[in-house]
Amino acid sequence: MPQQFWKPGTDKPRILEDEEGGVVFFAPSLSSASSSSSRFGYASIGSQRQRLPVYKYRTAILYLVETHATTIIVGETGSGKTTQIPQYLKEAGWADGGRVIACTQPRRLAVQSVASRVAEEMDVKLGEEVGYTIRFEDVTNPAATMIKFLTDGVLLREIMDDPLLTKYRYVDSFGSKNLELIWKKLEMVLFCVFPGMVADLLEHIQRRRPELRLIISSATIEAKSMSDFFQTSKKHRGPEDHEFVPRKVPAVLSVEGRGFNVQIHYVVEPVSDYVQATVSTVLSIHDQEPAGDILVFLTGQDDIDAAIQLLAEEAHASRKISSGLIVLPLYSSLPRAEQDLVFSPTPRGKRKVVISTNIAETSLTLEGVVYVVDSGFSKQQFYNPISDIENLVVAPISKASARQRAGRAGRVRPGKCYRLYTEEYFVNEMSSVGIPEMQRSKLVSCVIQLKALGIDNILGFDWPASPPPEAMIRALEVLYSLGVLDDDAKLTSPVGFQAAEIPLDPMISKMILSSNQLGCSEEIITIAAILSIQSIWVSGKGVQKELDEAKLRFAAAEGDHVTFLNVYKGFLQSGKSSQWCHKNYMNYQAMKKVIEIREQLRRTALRLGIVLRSCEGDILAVRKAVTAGFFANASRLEVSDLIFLFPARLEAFSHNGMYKTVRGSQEVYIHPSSVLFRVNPKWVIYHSLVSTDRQYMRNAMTIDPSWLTEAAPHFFQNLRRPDPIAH
DNA sequence: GAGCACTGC
Repeated sequence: MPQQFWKPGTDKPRILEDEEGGVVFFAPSLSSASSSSSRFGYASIGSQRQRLPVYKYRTAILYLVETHATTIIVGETGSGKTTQIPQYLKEAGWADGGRVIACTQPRRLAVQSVASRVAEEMDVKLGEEVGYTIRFEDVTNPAATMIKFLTDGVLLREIMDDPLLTKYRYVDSFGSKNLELIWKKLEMVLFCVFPGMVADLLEHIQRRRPELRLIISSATIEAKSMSDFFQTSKKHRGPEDHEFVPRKVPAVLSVEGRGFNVQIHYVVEPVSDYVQATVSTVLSIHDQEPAGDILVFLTGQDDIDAAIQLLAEEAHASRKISSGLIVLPLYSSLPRAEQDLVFSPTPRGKRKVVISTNIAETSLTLEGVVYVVDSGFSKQQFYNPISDIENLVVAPISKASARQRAGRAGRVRPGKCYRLYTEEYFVNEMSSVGIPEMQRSKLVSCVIQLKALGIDNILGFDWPASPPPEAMIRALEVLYSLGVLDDDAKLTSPVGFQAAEIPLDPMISKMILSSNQLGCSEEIITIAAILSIQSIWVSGKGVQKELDEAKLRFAAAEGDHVTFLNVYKGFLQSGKSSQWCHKNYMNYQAMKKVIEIREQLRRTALRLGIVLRSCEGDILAVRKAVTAGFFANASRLEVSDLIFLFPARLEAFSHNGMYKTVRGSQEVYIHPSSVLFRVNPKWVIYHSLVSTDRQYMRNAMTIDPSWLTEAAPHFFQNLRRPDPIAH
């Protein structure tokens, strides 16, 4: 029914004048438009740098940083701020005498590429004056590095080791100011769990070290609320400090980006089926618009596959339209080789259509996109602290997100964005920034880290977005039951401090710590590494039967955890072979990651004084260690009363696979991907619950119920009393 | 017999 959808080109396109000034698609002069160095083939790096939009603000930025504790720089991508500002600061002397300019980026890849770009511009060897630190990789020289790029997570770990970041502290010969600078991407500050914490923590650090300068790089819309946050948190600090201390009120500076105009088109009527609407829109762009690739935002693999199939059908029906379309899916679980296809240049006379999840919104950039089709939805995680279940659901995106998607059309030349929702909806109904991740997530890891940072009054902590109290209580309860927190909600020694050192979920940390006494630490860190990645198997669609058979070759009667040990052993015996993985329907990339994480855990374990020891096949020890971390996730098979009426038929008819959790008496089932599916042992513990039509336990292991009270006597003793959370 | 938005230590 193409008519029921708005057709691009049939209505006069408009450029949105946004009330919040959110869309700042700036049309620059040609000379500043190109980022390709070939365009400036004869220009020196210096003159290239001067052509970047941020260059005109150089003096202003340096002035503001000099005079303000916090500077917020607002600007679209492409202004050059990421690579240039650290250099300006360095040129102005902020890195003199051993001081360090630290610059965080949300992703590992961004850290690496920005660092090498800056090293190149400064004509220095990466790892000397300019370096970077990401998980598994430290390319810095403490004696020489002046500009250091790092991920939020690494900075968080550094703050944990050194709450006032004193290791960056510079005491110059005059004994005056110690300066350094942390550069933080604000969009991550507001939307992510850990980065949100990082911003708060930096604010805390600033209170005690007013000389520390903070520059926050922000997308337009969040700047004001962030500025308010820094301002109000500092209001209660008493009398103003004396004159050479920087001003507390943050400075805000806008820098235009280098994107092109993007015309925004809205549908006239709301669409009922965005997959169908996507397909109609793509076909009509292809039919009516000049060359240029199309980027479509849908929610997940299912949508994407459905759209591709529908597109193939409709394109087939009208042969004229279909010629020249190259349709490609893009999502993170897609095998690497298929992902790379989206980056290959579009052949002349063809048009590439990339149908993507949110991965293309921020994580990776496609060149050549001129048209964006925005469904208005994405998958978002929600956490229910009452049931303790994390759920991935399709939800409407925010205005901030819609702008980010639209901006993807204006990277190479003026583009168009087709929004599959009405303008009225965008203006009046779409929320401006969405629910902060802090309010949609489990808080156990977050709480243990705050505790480790010495912030004990968590309920009174000055969050930019307070998490729900139920989630907070649930997190404190879990940590208490693990023995990580004591009666005063302080980290216990040594268990609490050790668990905080391990960069994984506290239940996994506890499992690792317990393996020390049980003599199976080698096996347990293998299990921990595998549990902390998505899946070691290849995606099952189309090869389900083969995948199941492959799994059977490794399956252990004790369940998935022990099965993982068999898989890992096989992988090592194959010489970590990619062919072996292929043959066994395992994801080679995932296995390589397991090896990496395992190595890191080994090092962490050694640092914590854990003796690395194999139990040499004593699987009982392994199961007890797993239980020591995951006792709270125990569940018991519900056996029907029929068992007493028809004892002879016990095996076949006594149950329907339903379990009840010990913790909250919730109905749960073993996930079909588990090796224990249909086996249904009487007692299991699981790693996590996923919720679809039913509650499924993912990664289950058989236990003896007596281990539960052995592992956590207090926890199970308390359960006999009415549980306030269970209702 | 089901289904996995996306980061990060």
